[in-house]
Amino acid sequence: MNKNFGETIHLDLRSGVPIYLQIIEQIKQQFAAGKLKPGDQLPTVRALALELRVNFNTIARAYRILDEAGVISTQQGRGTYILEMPPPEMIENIRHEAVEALTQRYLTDAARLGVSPEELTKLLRAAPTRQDQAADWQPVMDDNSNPDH
Amino acid sequence: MNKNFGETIHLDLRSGVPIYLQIIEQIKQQFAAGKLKPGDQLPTVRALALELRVNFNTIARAYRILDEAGVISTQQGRGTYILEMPPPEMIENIRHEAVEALTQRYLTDAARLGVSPEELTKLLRAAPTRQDQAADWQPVMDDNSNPDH
DNA sequence: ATAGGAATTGTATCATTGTATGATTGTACT
DNA sequence: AGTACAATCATACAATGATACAATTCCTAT
Repeated sequence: MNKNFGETIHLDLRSGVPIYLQIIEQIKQQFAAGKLKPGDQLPTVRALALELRVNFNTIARAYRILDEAGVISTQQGRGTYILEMPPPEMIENIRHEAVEALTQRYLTDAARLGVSPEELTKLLRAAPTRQDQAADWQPVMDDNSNPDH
Repeated sequence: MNKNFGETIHLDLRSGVPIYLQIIEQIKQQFAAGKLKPGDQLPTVRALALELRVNFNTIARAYRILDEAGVISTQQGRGTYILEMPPPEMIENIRHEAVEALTQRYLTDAARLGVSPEELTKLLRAAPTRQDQAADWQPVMDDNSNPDH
């Protein structure tokens, strides 16, 4: 099950952004980016809480909201899984949100470091483009493991 | 957590100096004197307010200002902690590396989402600038090091 | 194979923490 | 007195934490 999933979540306790929102955003991003696929099991609320050094209720809150948003399926006593058949129009939606959240966080993080948006655009152009590795993917709905029915 | 921290704060209500300023000064002094070390948890706003017999909003005000000054880190629902502050001569170094890492991660994440660097520059210009909140100095510390557990 | 209890999972509820906003108080200056 | 402003207080709220609970799975003794 995504052994060290926790390491892929990066919290900024000083950003002022609630922890549960940061978790929601990043899970959505990973889903939109294809790192999390339908059927994948997420860590238990307690396991992830332990890794992130946060109360497990905070994880549970993030999971509950993602569940209501139709991204994941939480099942008492069983675990939480990425939904098998997310509404197709939601995927593009989530993708947009993910990009926006990513940009927003990039901006605020950079601002905290004292870098202006203008400098950032320069940096972006200067930076070696790494599109090659991840460019094209399509949300694949394969049906292997099947948590819910 | 600094059991009787309140006893180390001495208020002079007749001095004409605002209470919140007296608290700020004394916390800064204790930090400079090494009595308060990075990672130390300060009393809650209510606990300290009780000890000092003042309104807890006054404590909150002092904490907020110390937070903006980069001395402490206040986290809703968690508590307030003395910040880890990087040595001044390292700041520039760290800052540079941090910005680069930030940019690199932004690019790869975005690429994973199927967004081209050209689009990103547009997004950056379009995005609502939130620089206001991120003030003047550069904390640059990672989160796991300080407050909790 | 199966009944039953332990272990593991998410849930519900309330306590504790800092935050936001506006009212009240006090002080200085006309 | 009246006005203006800063400091403090009161109240409601949002985020996180602690604890007890319910649903499911897993394992073991029979």
